[in-house]
Amino acid sequence: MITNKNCVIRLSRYKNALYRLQSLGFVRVFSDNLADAIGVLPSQVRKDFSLFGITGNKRGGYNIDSLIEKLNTILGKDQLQKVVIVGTGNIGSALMKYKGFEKEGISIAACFDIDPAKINRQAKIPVLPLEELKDFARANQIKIGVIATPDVAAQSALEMMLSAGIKGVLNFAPLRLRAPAEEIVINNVNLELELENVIYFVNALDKTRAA
Amino acid sequence: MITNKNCVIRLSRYKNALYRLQSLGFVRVFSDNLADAIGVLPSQVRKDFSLFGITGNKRGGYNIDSLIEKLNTILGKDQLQKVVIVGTGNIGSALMKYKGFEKEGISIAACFDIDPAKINRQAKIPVLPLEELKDFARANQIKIGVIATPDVAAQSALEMMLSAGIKGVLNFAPLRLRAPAEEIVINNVNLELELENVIYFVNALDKTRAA
DNA sequence: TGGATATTGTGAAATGAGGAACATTATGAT
DNA sequence: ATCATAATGTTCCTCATTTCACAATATCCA
Ligand SMILES: NC(=O)c1ccc[n+]([C@@H]2O[C@H](COP(=O)([O-])OP(=O)(O)OC[C@H]3O[C@@H](n4cnc5c(N)ncnc54)[C@H](O)[C@@H]3O)[C@@H](O)[C@H]2O)c1
Ligand SMILES: NC(=O)c1ccc[n+]([C@@H]2O[C@H](COP(=O)([O-])OP(=O)(O)OC[C@H]3O[C@@H](n4cnc5c(N)ncnc54)[C@H](O)[C@@H]3O)[C@@H](O)[C@H]2O)c1
Repeated sequence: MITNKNCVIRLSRYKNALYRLQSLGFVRVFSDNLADAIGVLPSQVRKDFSLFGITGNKRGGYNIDSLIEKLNTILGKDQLQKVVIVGTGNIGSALMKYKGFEKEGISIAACFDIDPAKINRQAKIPVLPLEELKDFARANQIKIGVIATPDVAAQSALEMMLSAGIKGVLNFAPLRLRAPAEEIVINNVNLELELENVIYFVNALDKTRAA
Repeated sequence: MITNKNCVIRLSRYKNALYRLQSLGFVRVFSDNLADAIGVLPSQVRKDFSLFGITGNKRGGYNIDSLIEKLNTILGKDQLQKVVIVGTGNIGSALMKYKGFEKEGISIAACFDIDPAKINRQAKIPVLPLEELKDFARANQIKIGVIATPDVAAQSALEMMLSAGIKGVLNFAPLRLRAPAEEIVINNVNLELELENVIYFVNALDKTRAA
């Protein structure tokens, strides 16, 4: 199994580039084109495909339609992916309102919160009390969850997800969640860290230039 | 100059862990403790510090207060960092409303949008017309910007930022921005990709287990 | 005070990802 | 039909980052 996250992220980028090419009427694509599109070298593209057993035609490149299909299968996008969000605050509702997920085959099935004021069963994406997470996730076979609670609530949210059978989590809370790695995949997005990182490099470049 | 992004991100994580330890009343810390806290090996911690010229005491570990101070200086947090946000939609306003930046020394000075309905000069964090970005950023010496516009508007937002003297950008739009690397630092956050990545690993683990 | 020990700091080794190179082969032209 | 050529697929190499290992040394305790 491939464990290199960057490699998988590149697959997603190839896929996005391929959709653009497809919509422009292209039928075939070469490793050079994809490399340009996502900013890597052609050999990287071929190596990535090779790793996942994707082959093209020597001198003929890759057929865009079948390449998209293969990538989608690898990325698990051949079936609708249902997601739940725990924590319907700033980030949670930003995700909930985002239109872009639908066309990517990602469907937000429901949100959960402990704040009674947030509950709304009638909304297109319902906001339900946290207690209902387990039953809902099991009933709807949800495999993927998003944690968008305050940091102090994140670990307990994770544990509820674990017991609800959720297998993958995107976590926005700025702390390291503890869980058995064999049981659940955790991807962290820490926006403060990302900003801090930009700040560091801006300052560091400044200092370098000054010296 | 250190160009390793992961290394800088670890510095931020050490810093966060140190604040927690400090608030618990600890005075000294060992590389083991920090390693546990952020999930790396102790030798990694020592090497990271060594790279940035941070030294501790053999057998005595590191003094938490002075370590925090050194990390903050390295990370550019010894001075308030003013940030502007372009695009005041779902993500932009989630960031705007987030309380956590303030205590990290990050201040959102203003937001910008092309939608007249979004403009609000009276708010604590004002939302201004996009045309005012350049003057505002120059007048307030803003170095850091966030792009939270739709993808089609992101490149032009970046170019406005460039001409406004902004040196670092956190970009949420799912595309590759073009800019001279020596003039501006760009950090991309692509939430769709992050979710897709979780989905991939969940499926991949499933298949591995099945086989 | 002195010896035992825990912990740092760093040079060396291992790992792993990315890039270069090239042999292979499908395509198209003559 | 044959040849020239363009593009793949894979091997090998390079480089960066991580991990190991240990000598150096500050601290603690007897
Ligand atoms: N908003 C941002 O821009 C931003 C930036 C950086 C980090 N973050 C992190 O993202 C997370 C979410 O941030 P936010 O700004 O959306 O927070 P928020 O306070 O706006 O929303 C949190 C939501 O979680 C709910 N909640 C609290 N405890 C809960 C629990 N135990 N179970 C379920 N729901 C619970 C609250 O009722 C609230 O609706 C936080 O951990 C924050 O540190 C956010
Ligand atoms: N919201 C999410 O959860 C989410 C998830 C994945 C990716 N993204 C990406 O993040 C970006 C922002 O997403 P969003 O959901 O906040 O979008 P949004 O549509 O809610 O907000 C975009 C805002 O940008 C403003 N805008 C449009 N053109 C502009 C311009 N030229 N200059 C300044 N402002 C302009 C709009 O008026 C609007 O207020 C998008 O690129 C989106 O693809 C968002």
